[in-house]
Amino acid sequence: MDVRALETLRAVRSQGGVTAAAAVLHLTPSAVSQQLAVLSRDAGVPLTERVGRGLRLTAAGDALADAAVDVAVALERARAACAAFAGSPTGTVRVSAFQSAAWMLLPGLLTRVAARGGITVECSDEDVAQDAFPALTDRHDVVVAHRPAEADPGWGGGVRVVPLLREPLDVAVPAGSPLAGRVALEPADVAGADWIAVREGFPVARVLADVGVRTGTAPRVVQRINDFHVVEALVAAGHGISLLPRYSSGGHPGVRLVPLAGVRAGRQVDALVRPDAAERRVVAVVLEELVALAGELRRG
Amino acid sequence: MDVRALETLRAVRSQGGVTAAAAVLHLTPSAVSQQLAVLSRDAGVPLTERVGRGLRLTAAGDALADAAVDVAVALERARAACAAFAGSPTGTVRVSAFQSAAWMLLPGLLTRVAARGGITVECSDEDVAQDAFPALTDRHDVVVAHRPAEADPGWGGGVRVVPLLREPLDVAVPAGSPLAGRVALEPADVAGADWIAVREGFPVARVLADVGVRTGTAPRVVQRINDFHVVEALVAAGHGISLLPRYSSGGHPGVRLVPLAGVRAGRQVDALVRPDAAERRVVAVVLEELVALAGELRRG
DNA sequence: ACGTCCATGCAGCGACGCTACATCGACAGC
DNA sequence: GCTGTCGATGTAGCGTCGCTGCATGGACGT
Repeated sequence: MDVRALETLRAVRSQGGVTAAAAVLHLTPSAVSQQLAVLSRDAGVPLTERVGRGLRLTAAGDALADAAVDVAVALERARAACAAFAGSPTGTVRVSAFQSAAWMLLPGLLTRVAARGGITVECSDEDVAQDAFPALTDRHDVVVAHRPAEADPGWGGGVRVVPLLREPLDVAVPAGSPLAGRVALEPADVAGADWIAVREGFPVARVLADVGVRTGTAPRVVQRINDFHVVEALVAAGHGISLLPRYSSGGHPGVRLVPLAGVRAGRQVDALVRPDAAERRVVAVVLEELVALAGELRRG
Repeated sequence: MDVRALETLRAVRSQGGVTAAAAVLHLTPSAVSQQLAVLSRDAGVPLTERVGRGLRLTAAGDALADAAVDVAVALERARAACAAFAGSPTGTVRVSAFQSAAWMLLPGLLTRVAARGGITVECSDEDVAQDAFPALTDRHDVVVAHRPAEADPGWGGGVRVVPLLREPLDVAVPAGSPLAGRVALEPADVAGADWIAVREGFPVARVLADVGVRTGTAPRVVQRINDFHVVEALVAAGHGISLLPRYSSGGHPGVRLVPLAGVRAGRQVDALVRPDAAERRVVAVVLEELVALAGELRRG
């Protein structure tokens, strides 16, 4: 029973297919398929079953994939066991963040980590639909993800979750607008407005819908834009108003952020790590710095 | 970091050398040496150091070997995870026992296990010095071992211990001897006798020495024989008396077993299993039967 | 019905790990 | 002292295992 094959099985589950798993493992689909065949042969039970043109894990496959995580964790602990004798943690950590978190956190993270020395952080920005965040942990050691702060089931898929900060969502209005001078806005104030929202399925989309429920009228979404800097430019130009996170936006001079009263609107920013990656000392160090940095932002 | 290399490291520790480890792993010493070299290269620290013409593990190597056990356990759990879907436990279990336990337990164990069906038990009898019992778990799944019941440090070396039974040690005397009629013997009764003991370093050797301490005179050992059936023959022929376990000896018509009063003399019979082997369902089943059988013997 | 996508079989090649043998150092015996 | 033995470690050569590349077959959408 090969550990590489177990890792492959785990990847097939989290990526949802042979081809996708092959991509994150830097292999061809054929190799993945062969590994699965060998694995299920010496497991004695079929681990996958065809469904449509793809496949999914059987109950046995699912159980084995769960066990595979424990194997990976044990192996990583083994590495850590002698890394402890090798001196201070060193290596490279791959960090991914969605755009606004990248803007807010990555510069500070890089300077903080650089101060410790010996650790390389490879950053990248990936913004995906909410369901897809856990699967990113196959490509990155730390994935900064976000979700609605209220009434959210959280992250599935066996990832370790480290909360970073809860960020209120404010209403972004043009600086010249009559709403710009208010200290707070009620849902009724913005009931009939034109909205600029994020694309469907993306984390904060549901928050705007929830606000709509309070006023009784569904918000009229005129644009769907994911990049908050673009949204700010649109708001400043009077093309609509938007819900924007308080800490990671608001740089545009033509935009004012006004708190929304009467509704708890916020997004939760979390760091997601695979359990085995979490065992790596370097990863733990980077996570530590990330948490500390988020704490500073919340207070400052 | 290869799991086979980790397993090899563990074997080198428990066997105390490259050559011995190679033997239990069915490899050449060269292969073992190469695996260690690769392992310590990508661990970044030396895992072994030469001492005399052999070697021993460094602190890092020891830590890594500990971690290797957890890896093996996790892997075995993975196997068990899908074996649960494959139906009732099947396979072969290698059981080793020292001679008297083999005589006492193995026949019953084989019939009990055969009654369940599907499980093959490969028996062998190995009687070694007390220190050497844990290392036997590298060659066998279940090792039935014994040690003095009182004042014994127990088994080292990271094996899982399952107690089977505590067996009193009685004094074996010739049937014609004046001592044969007694219901119990005091240490003073046998102070000046000629003794037939086991070889030095073997588990029950220390018990006889302890009895000597009570009488103030060291027992005079005239023969050292490990096989209890041979001992009985010698006792029956009048060549000396001996301390023999109550349940697993006494078949010889010319020998009487008389309890020893005033001293707690006994041996503890344990089953030793490697933590990873203990995860195998078949092994667990065989152990279960072994424990049940030992319980019957104690009561019956 | 056709094109596309996805998983899977098969041939061929490369790489890795093993065996066999030689070497070197350490201990015991004469 | 030297010699013989044992134990660990390098080196050459070979076998095997797993990967790539390509072809096949089934499933969905147009």
